[in-house]
Amino acid sequence: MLALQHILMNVYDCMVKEVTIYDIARELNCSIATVSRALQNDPVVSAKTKKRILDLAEKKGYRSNYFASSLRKRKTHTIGVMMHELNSYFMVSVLSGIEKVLSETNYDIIIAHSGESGKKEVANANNLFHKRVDGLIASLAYDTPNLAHFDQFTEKNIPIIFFDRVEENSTGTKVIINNQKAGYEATQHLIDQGCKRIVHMTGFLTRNVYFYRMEGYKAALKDNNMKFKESYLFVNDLQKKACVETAKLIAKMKPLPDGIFITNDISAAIVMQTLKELGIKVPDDIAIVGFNNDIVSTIVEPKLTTIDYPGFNMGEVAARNLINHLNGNGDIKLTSSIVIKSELLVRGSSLKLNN
Amino acid sequence: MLALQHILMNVYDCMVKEVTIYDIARELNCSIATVSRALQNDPVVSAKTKKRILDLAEKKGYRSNYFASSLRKRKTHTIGVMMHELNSYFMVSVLSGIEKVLSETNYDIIIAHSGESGKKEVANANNLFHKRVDGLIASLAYDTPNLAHFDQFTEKNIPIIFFDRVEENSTGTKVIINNQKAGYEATQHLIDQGCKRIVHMTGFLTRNVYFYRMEGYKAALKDNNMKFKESYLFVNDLQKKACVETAKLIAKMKPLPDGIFITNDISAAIVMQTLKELGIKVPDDIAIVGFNNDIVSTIVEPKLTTIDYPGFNMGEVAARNLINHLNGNGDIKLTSSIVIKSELLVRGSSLKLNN
DNA sequence: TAATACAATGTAACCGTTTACATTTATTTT
DNA sequence: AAAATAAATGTAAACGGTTACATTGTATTA
Repeated sequence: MLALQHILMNVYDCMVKEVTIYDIARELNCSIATVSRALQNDPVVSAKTKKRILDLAEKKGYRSNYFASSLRKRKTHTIGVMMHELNSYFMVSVLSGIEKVLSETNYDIIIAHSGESGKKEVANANNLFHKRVDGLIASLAYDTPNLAHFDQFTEKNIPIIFFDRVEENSTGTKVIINNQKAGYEATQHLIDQGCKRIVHMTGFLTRNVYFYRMEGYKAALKDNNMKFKESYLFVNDLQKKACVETAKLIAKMKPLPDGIFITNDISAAIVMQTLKELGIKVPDDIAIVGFNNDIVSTIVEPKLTTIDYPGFNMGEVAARNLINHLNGNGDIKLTSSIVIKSELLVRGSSLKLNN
Repeated sequence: MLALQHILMNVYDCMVKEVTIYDIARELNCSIATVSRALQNDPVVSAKTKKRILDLAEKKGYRSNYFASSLRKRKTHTIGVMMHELNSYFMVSVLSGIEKVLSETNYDIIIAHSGESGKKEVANANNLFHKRVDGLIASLAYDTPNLAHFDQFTEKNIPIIFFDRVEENSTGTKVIINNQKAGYEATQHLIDQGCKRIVHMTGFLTRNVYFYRMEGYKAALKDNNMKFKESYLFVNDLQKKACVETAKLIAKMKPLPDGIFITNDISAAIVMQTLKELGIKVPDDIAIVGFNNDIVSTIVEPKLTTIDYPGFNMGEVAARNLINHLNGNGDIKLTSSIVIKSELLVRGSSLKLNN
């Protein structure tokens, strides 16, 4: 019986048991404090001792226990990233930018994605709070009604940076583009191409991005002495079904619109495809401008005119600001919003003149 | 001075200090053990006491300390999900399936994405190991050379389920489709449409999915007494640049191929677009079959014939199996691979006959 | 050489749970 | 009513680090 137990102990030892600083301290006849300090590269430990400890730790396959450390330090060195969607070129670019900065600074990252569901976003926020992230980078879901789920973070002084989909009256820093300007330019471009009846299809206006793009659309109309018509505004969830339905509605309008500004490339591609199936020529009958410079914008025929804005940079900027704040360099609270530049990319879908 | 300190303490108390089970125990004149048990809904605690504790915990805004709990229990109740890419409809579907199951079972989830970089995948694996996930669901990056970074998990008996991009000789359970069969069907379909010179464009053959799809392609050729030609095989990274280049090469081939089987819809869309720009008609000159049933497959003109396979189900199955294993129901080690069904969706890009 | 400063290491409390085991209290049995 | 049993609660030792403070050893200065 004793023999069996002994064998089991040995198996346990080599298979499951983690090496701790106690093991190293015992083997080296020093205190756990010295081991802990050596592993943190504390300059107070002599080079000789440090080497002995590091070598043995390496040899024994020591790994710091994240929980013990976080429990004691009350810091996790982890950033939570909340994304409203992952299935787009822009969002993945943002993520890459964030990842670049965080990996440079040795911060870990937890990605949470809401799939555009406000309910899920709340659950994710709670989970990240529970996991005690040191900071948060977030983009709001489509139907997030309020920011109450972020209050717990601000109460505990955990910094938050919002990007792209933000809330105007939030306390956190915001990294955004000038949506109003982008909407203006998109619309002005259509007007420059000779469009007289420009329809606007966009997402629910409670989200800043859609609201301001529409404001830009309206402003451009106004500056060109064109009247904004409610019947030219189509607000929906931008999903495939709604896009197809809206395209069918547009195709039936009399007189037929001659330009559409759609705030999402994938949606624009679907609308274009549907219109083409209905015998409408793009851009000759109707010119189209999208938004995002997604991969699809160059795959469809004709290629989509769109608004390009650098997701990678937005991610970088957001992460960099957060880390600076956490390191005590530069205070987030002083920076309300950072505007990243965007630009119109003219392609075939809107070129009536040069055709 | 004392007064100031007092004020500070109060501010500290209400703003930063977490409520612990000690606080609750003290206020209720019971032991922390009882509080801990009540919070875990341990049936050994009387209903009356439990209610008092739960009510006060609620009132004081108590939140369990994840680290203390994980440190003590040596369990995190968290699953790591490693994705080779997020920017595709299929991958996000898988993720949704996983999320559905894990949220039902109250497991948390950490998403890590490698962006097709094997190096990043290794870093992610190490990080998830460090974060001590209870289990792993993983799809391999494009250039992952070996599975050494997963050894640490198996050594510690942390279960792994691979999906889609798997390694044949790995110990973990695999959730896959029959890539050979899918490749066979895609090719057979082109042959049925009268194609005589079928080109195959695919990813590097070290990855199982591409290898077996090619095997299916070869098998279908063979069964139809057609000879496999090396010059008809194009292996690349499937990124935009390579797709455009390959399309140009194909357009110059003499005789011109009359069918292409491409193992990725986005790549297929790019190839199709490029061919069309070069004056080649799809499907009349060249028929095209893609893979994945991505959103783009219905946006392009003509719509892409493709292989559809249910990402959501794959995610569900992978997660369900992992959780069952963790709960001691059903042993992963007995299940080597689970094959999810896939099917050919015929659309315009390959229809030579019915045109 | 004694006094002082500084470098290196050690001691022990702490972070907030969980849980085996011990103890008290309430209920049932004889 | 005492003894036996069951239910509820308590005690204290983990889990594995971090760090303020104490102590020891070594080099510098007067």
